[in-house]
Amino acid sequence: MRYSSDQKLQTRNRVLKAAAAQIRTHGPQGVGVAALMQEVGLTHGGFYAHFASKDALIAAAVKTMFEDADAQRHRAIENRSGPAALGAFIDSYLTADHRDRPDRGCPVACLIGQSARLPALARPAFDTGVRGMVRLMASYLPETTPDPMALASSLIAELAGALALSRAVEDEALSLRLLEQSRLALRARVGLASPSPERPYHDH
Amino acid sequence: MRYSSDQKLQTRNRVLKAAAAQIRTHGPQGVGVAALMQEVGLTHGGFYAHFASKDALIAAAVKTMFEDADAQRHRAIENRSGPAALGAFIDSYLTADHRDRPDRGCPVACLIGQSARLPALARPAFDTGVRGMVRLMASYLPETTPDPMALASSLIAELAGALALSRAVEDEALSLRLLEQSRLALRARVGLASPSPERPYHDH
DNA sequence: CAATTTACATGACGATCATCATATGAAGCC
DNA sequence: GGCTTCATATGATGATCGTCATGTAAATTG
Repeated sequence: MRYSSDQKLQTRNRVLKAAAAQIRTHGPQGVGVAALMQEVGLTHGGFYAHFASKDALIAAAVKTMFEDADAQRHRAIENRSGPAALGAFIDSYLTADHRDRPDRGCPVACLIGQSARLPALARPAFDTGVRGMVRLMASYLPETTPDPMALASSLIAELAGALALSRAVEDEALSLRLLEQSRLALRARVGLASPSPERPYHDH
Repeated sequence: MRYSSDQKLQTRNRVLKAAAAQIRTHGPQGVGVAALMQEVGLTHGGFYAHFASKDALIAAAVKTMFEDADAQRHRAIENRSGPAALGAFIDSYLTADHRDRPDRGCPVACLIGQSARLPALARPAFDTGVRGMVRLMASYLPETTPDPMALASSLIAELAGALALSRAVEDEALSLRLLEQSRLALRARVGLASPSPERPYHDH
């Protein structure tokens, strides 16, 4: 059949969106072309009209993940500035809600530990995304910070590490403790003494 | 043929050792029974004489990983005590050497981000391992620390997060920066102001 | 209205995988 | 010295996977 002019692009975007979700929950190896297409309501045959290979899909999906994450970060920060913005971001990041919804969560926390599994095509997109996140956090650090990029990358290691670790452990109490204690530690590290109540990472 | 009395146990241990290495480099999904047995010099057939299933193997392998890691941690700490012990551990952990040899490295850093991929059988072993690592680090914190377990779990999130992240990025300069800046930040967080030179994680 | 285009479907390929049934063959036991 | 035992080998099973060749049908174009 013939379709509306931008039908193909829309389908491609739906596949991309579904892939970005599935990769974050099941890992790059965990997504199958057939299952992915079925989720979009299609069959596996048309896939290669949109992507050259599964690896190319993953590379494109990683890129869209980081674009979405960037938008989410700005929504969490709202119109705050300085350390207050950082605090809002930290509080929204280290929550049980974010932990339980990796499919729309931070790609850094999801793809950490997929080092060897990420296809070579997707690596540059990941690097770019990490760099962008470091820059964003550095820009909100107190102006007195001697080396903002240095502190920012250390903060991101703990942020993503704590979230990924809270997902990996089975015991709910241990998981919550990991989240909460890194949240408090991170707030203190950026100069925010008193904790504020948790806010969900996603607001939709 | 008939074999020496403990032949089967020795073979089982060799399979376990090889599995522990392969799981850390390629993830639980990345190891195949046939390839694993071939590495030990056997064929795939005998596998089920040693393990009930691949999942059972992974569970057992995770357990041995943490046992090895515990021994390595004590070797890195040597006979130091207090924050000096922590500093030695941090310095040995966040090195390019440790980054490049996940097969004999910290299981927490390797299995972070495998949350959904780890078979249910292996989850308890992982939790136990994480708890053990938290306890160990807490025991070396300065006595003035108000909540040693809280700080320890925050430190481990950054330790494992920084190492995993340094493995996931492609750019060597970015990777080294992530390691070094978390190393300095962690040393400062446990009260060690001046950095000491890196020491390799493995000493064999 | 007929021809062409094209997004997607059907179906098949070879490869890889976990698992298991069965064979092998040598060492210990009688 | 033949019989039994048992650690490992051979080979097959069905399932799943990425990839691609080919078919189909409808909307645009003339």
